Amino acid sequence: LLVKRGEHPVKGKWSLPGGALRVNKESGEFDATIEEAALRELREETGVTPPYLEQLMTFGSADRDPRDWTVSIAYFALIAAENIKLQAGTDAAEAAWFPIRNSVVGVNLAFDHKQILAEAVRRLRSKVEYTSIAANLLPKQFTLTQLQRVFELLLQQKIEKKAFRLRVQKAGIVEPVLGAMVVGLPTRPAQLYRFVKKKERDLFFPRSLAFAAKQ
Amino acid sequence: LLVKRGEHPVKGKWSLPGGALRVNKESGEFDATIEEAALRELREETGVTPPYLEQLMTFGSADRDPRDWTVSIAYFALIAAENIKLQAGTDAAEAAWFPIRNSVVGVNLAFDHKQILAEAVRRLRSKVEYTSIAANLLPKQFTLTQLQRVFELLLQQKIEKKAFRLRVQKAGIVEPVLGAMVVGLPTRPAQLYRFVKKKERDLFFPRSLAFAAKQ
DNA sequence: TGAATAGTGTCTTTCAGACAATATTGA
DNA sequence: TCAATATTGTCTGAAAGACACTATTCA
Repeated sequence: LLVKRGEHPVKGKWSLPGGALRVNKESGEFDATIEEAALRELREETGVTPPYLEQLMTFGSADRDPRDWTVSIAYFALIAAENIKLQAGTDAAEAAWFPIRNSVVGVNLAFDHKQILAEAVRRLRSKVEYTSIAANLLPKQFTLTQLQRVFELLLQQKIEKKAFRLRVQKAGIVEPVLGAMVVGLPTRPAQLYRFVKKKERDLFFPRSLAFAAKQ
Repeated sequence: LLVKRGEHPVKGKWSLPGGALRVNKESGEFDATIEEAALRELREETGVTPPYLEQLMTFGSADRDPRDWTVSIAYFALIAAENIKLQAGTDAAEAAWFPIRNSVVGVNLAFDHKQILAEAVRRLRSKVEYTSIAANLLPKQFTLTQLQRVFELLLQQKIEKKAFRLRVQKAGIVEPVLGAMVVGLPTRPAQLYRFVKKKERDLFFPRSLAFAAKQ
């Protein structure tokens, strides 16, 4: 989700949504934390309020902005495809969604935002495997095939169906929604599942060294 | 590795080493990047130059410092026990090493540094398992038993010897140093190993979903 | 019935867990 | 020889890989 910059430098270029911290109590919008500031900027510029937000990394150097030494605290957010509608009436006229292919977006980005995006993609790819982060990219209820498609998209490889299903179910991160099936298609109806809320750490990793110890 | 604060607020309390970015070209010490600044502060306050430095997380809010809205970009460094001597002649008179037990150090820390430390320990524990980060806590050459001790310390659990050795060797992250053995002890001599430099990502995880695909 | 997708059975291979056996050294 | 630690052997069980099979729906 990119916004078109209305100001120099790099006016007219697409960039990641963002802006300055509001640390002044007198101003109308005051940020209590950096995370609040990230949510506020995203909302102001795109109208989007994401269900998932995670601090990514901080970028700071003398030369990433031609004007001055700058520090950017990057966050990354996830949202299900069904909820990506940009709201009118905000700055959203200048915001648009772009597909990512090979960690890269099809337009040139301002400043070092290409690297920031690449880092976000890397983080997402790595976390999908050992957390239930994929939950934020799917509707509340989904089929195991849909879940597998998300994994395959993010991991960029085919996964064997039986192994995937066994593992996801054994990990206990999903549960079937009783009686909820996908119908109306000329195929066998698919069972709908939902994610089970759990502590992040006991997901997946059935046989990695750290979790091999006796319970 | 903590330093004793010489200034108010919280004067006399121990805190993580750190300081302000130097973004002014005119001043003597100029930081080109935040990482350089982190190394400079560590060197100035403790005399230590670590072989490993990784950005941890950025902490920023209105209330973490009583004086003002502050942002701290936290890094964590690792260094082998054999190299932990603090150099005299620096500010190191006010620096000292403290043991960590259960993610916590035995003294009260300034500001929110206790949380920062806890986050660093969490990061280290999580990375030890799927990267060769432990290399930075051992001498250049080490025995597999020494390596296992590091893993057990960090993961806080016993690991079965045979499984550990098989896995470490199969992952290809270590190689024996030909002819190098630990001698002089009244035990069978132990083979010395060194770490193999590799891309981070193809370590460990022999059978996790992401890496299960055909090569 | 056929096409399409959902879901299962089952055999093989790999690796962790457990535990024991063997190997090598200095005192 | 004994104590101590290094290293390997081997059996078992669990999970992944591969692949084929069955199940259910609509047209």
